[in-house]
Amino acid sequence: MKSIETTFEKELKDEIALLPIVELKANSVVLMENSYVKEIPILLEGIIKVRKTDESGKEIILYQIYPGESCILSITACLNDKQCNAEAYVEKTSKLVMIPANKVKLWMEKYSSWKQYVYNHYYERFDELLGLIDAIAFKHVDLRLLNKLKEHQLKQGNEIEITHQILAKEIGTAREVISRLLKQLEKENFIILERGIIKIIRTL
Amino acid sequence: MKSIETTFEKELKDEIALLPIVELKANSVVLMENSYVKEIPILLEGIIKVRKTDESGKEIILYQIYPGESCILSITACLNDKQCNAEAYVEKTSKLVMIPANKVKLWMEKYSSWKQYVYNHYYERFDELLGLIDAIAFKHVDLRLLNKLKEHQLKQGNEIEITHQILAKEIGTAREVISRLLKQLEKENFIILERGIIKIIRTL
DNA sequence: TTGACATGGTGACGTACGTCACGATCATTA
DNA sequence: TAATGATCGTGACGTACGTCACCATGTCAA
Repeated sequence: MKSIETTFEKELKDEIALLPIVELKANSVVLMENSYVKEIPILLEGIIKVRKTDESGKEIILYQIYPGESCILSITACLNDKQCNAEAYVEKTSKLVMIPANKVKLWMEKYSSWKQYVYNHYYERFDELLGLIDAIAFKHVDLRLLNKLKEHQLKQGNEIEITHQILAKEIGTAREVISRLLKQLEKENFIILERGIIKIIRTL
Repeated sequence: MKSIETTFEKELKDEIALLPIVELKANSVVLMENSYVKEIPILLEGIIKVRKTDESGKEIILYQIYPGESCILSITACLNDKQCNAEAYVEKTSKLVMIPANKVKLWMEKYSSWKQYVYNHYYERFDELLGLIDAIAFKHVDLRLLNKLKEHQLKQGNEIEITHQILAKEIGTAREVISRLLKQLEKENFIILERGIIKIIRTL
């Protein structure tokens, strides 16, 4: 998706410029499950992850929000005056603009660029969720790990900074499983493992 | 969700009344994966299922569309001029109104009841998809089968007309697995199995 | 320096469930 | 009436992967 600068028309950017910028520390919860939504975040810096947690504490990452993007689940809850059905938290310290819920509705009428922004989010997130369903329904964990590694490679390059634990949660499995599979990939000379770092040395 | 009668304002109902009604036979594909969307269906009678199919032919039902409802994936594709990323087909012979894609966009501005209808679909379908992810990520097949049976019970009563094969596809597993689990439930006196029918005789 | 955590490596074990391979019935059509 | 296809039952088998139980490091704060 595009940056706020190029996406929105001038008057909308002016309105947004008037809104407060919030800085959140790592692991802060942006949006709680089953709560009503009063503000919609647009992410300026950092990463937000949206997760679903099981009663037993197992969790899976539904999708990630990058700078310039917003949280479609919040927007949906807001447009319908309903609760939200997943949890969003910031992975690294992040900066966000918080938009009051009532503006979100207003802007849908007032600014066609906002409307298009929301429509686009619906498309992209649906696509991601369908991809996730496809993955967990049909793909084995080893393949999903490979895809996840490639995904991180696209964003971080060949030296990926991540722990096995976080990878496991992104994929929705146990840490030991990931550790074992990664070790396997290391033996096959695809990657080199270091504490908190995965170096990719051959095309996955 | 509600019926078209009560949901829409008069002028919109009048517009819809002018559109052709199509009757589709069982297993017709309403909407193909990766195709551009020219018409949005509103279902009048019957059932539409939206599915994702694996290369190997395995499939899972994403959600079902009942009378009065529409297909949010079509709408999303349409609002973004993009292809659709799943396949919809009719389960039983069904009647639908087909709305030209350009009207869908127009109506978002013109009729607030239509806008609300679409917003509501987004909320409901997201909720269902998140529920599905939760289920396939965390729940075992036996539990998912129980839930699916309850779901059918709500719609059809205690005598559910369905084959093991279809149940398997709805859940995304193999027929044998479902047959075995159902047999187990029969042994435990929860259900009675007949060809094409599952009778529920005790609270699941 | 010394705990206290966070990270990760690895063996052992159980099991849910996917797959193959049959056969037995029922239903529909030629 | 024979034949063909849909539906269902069931045994056998393999295996991916979740879980438990440790231990070995590295890191950071007190």
